[in-house]
Amino acid sequence: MPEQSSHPRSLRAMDSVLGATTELLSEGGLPAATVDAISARSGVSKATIYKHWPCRTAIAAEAFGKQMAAAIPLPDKGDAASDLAEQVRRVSSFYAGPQGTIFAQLLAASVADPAASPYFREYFLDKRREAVAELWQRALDRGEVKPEISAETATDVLFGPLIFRLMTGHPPLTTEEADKISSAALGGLLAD
Amino acid sequence: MPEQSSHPRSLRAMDSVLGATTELLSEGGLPAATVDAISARSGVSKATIYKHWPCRTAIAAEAFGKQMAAAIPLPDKGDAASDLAEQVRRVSSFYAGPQGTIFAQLLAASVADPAASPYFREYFLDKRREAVAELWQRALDRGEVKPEISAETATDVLFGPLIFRLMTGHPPLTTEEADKISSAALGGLLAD
Amino acid sequence: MPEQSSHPRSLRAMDSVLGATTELLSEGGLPAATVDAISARSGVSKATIYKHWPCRTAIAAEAFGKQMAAAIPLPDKGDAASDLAEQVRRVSSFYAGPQGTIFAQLLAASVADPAASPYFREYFLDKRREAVAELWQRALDRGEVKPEISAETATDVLFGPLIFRLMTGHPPLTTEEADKISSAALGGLLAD
Amino acid sequence: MPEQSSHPRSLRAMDSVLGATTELLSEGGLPAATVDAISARSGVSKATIYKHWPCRTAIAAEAFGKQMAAAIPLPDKGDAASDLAEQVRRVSSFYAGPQGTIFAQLLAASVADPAASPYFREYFLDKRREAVAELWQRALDRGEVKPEISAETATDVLFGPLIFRLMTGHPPLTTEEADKISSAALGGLLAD
DNA sequence: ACTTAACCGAGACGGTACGTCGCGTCTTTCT
DNA sequence: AGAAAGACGCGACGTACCGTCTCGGTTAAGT
Repeated sequence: MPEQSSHPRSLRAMDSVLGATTELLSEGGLPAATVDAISARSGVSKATIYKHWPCRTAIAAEAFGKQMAAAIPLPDKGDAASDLAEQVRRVSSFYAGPQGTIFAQLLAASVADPAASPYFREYFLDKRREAVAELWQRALDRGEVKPEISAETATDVLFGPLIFRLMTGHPPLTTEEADKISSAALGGLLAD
Repeated sequence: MPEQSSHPRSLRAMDSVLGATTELLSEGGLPAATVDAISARSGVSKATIYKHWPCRTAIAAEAFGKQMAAAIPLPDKGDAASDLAEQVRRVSSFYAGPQGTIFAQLLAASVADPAASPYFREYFLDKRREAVAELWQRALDRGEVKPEISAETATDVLFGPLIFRLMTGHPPLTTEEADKISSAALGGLLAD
Repeated sequence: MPEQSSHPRSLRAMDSVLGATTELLSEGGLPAATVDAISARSGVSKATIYKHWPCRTAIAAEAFGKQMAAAIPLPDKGDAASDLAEQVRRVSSFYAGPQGTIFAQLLAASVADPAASPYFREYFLDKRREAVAELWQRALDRGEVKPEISAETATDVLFGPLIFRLMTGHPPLTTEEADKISSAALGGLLAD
Repeated sequence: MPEQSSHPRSLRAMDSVLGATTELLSEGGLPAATVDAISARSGVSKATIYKHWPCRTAIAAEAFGKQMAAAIPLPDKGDAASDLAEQVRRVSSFYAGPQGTIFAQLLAASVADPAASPYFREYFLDKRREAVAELWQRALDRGEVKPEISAETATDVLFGPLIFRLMTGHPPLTTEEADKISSAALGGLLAD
């Protein structure tokens, strides 16, 4: 019994890849997560890696996305409007922190490399849009937000400004700035 | 004196570089604008190119930025609030059009390649922030917008959502979507 | 009892491997006879294949060697000297034909891959050396060839020139050339 | 003046490649002369290497061929027949020595990789055929060899047997064996 | 007939080398 | 002098095939 072999071999290999990628990302950001480096550190061969992901960005998206999902649980307790605010606050503090840079690099890379887009969407965007859609519906039902605005639009308005600041990096996105931006954005969504 | 040499030789060479880059960008987006291709098409050697720009993204930013500046003149006629709205409308229709993709690629590249950030800022961000700041101040003076929001924040809130949609590409940023997003964002900025 | 199982399963599998290899060799030469291709076409798994042969060259040597043995029966009728000449003629026409290329590839591969040498020897060289040795001895007994030359040496002198031409490919080994070479080589062996 | 720059840069790089290849060949034969290893040892990048040679076999052929040419000067002194014999003797002792293995590997590789054939011919075959052709003509003029045999055929008959023994490796090609083979082959060429 | 152990097909895996691409630097040659 | 031309080092890419392995299902024997 050389290793705990509850998983079939391939699953262990893929876990190893994601673990190595997470390490490399935290050490040197996306540029450090080359396929060669991931292969060397994980002990998984490049050929095997390419059987499971189309490009390195996809690997990084999956590895980092799982981290982020764990770091930002969806708020589920309070009333709709404050859940929304709380969610924005959590995400913005994530962006403003050290992980924000990696997120920006990933988003950038998924633009440059369209093969990675589905991965980026799967691990960063879709769940968040769904979650916001649910909160938005609840808020709508209670008349707390403007009914002419769709959940899609609301998501863009809430997170877009933060991401814009993050990507351009100037002025830097601090926690305080993130708060100001979030409140302003929220202001356009709440019912009068 | 075979050519009008009001500019020294190098200036004409740099124009040639920017022209070639513009062509390449329109033909194949940022991936087509490799330094080798730019050099070959412009007839300017790579060494000379690298004397003026730190990396290829910087060239593309300058070439494309000048185009964009020409394509989106700053509105200066109406009252402040509608100038603001008009500006957002112009930018969003630029983003939603075929040039939007190239803009997204450029923004992405300037994240991946920090040496290009100053160029991207210079040709895309700073002027826009300045213009918005001026419009914002005028609107403030007339009490048309919320005074607790800074011009910086306003800029983020107005353009961030569009850029977010553009970068993630899902759902696609159409002209109609851009309008909905813009109105929602503007809604949070106007005075009650 | 769906198939005649006089052979155990593995023997039928090995026949299937050799058949598939023969097909692949004739379709694309040695480069086409990859282990994966052989496995796929024969329906025999790679693991099973590697239980019976040390490397792919060995498989190809066996498959092609059996073909060649069938294509070139040993002459056994005439007098010794003309049997020798006839044997050389048969071999050289085989070399000069389409199969010659594959033979050359196999010889080349068995140099590059020493594990295959015994197979190549078994299926191509040993029997031929034995046959020539017998013919040589008969010729010797009748005083038709130079007695100071061993059968080994005679074999080298008779077949070496053809193989040399075949391997280097320049000038190409045509049937006419093969005849000239064979006669010249034979000339050095016959008794004065 | 950092290095002796009598050559342009590329020539120095190519010399460096050939030198590194020669070392690697002598250390581990052709299998050791991978392009990566050549690149690492020579300090010349793979991209540059591939601008000058189509494949690794071509590099090895050139590197080893120059060595061999230096190791086997063409005899030019005695009468034609003994020059021929002397040439065969020199080549056969080269084949029988440690370098013979590498020669065999190279010939094998140039069969497997047709892109290398021209290089192999240029560095090993053409010059030798030319030299033998000259010796053969001289011998012909003096009536020392059979006039119905062409120089091409003579070359095949003289060197083919040695190469055949070398490639098959069984029985091994020793110096004594080489002598026996050479004499037998020569016997068929000399005039009665 | 029913188990049970050997065996096999299928194919994923680690490994090695491949040949290619684009960047940014550097040298050579020409104007 | 300064620029065009383009070769070069570098580092990463994605691919191919090798020979080994793990897994699950079938076969052919032993009970």
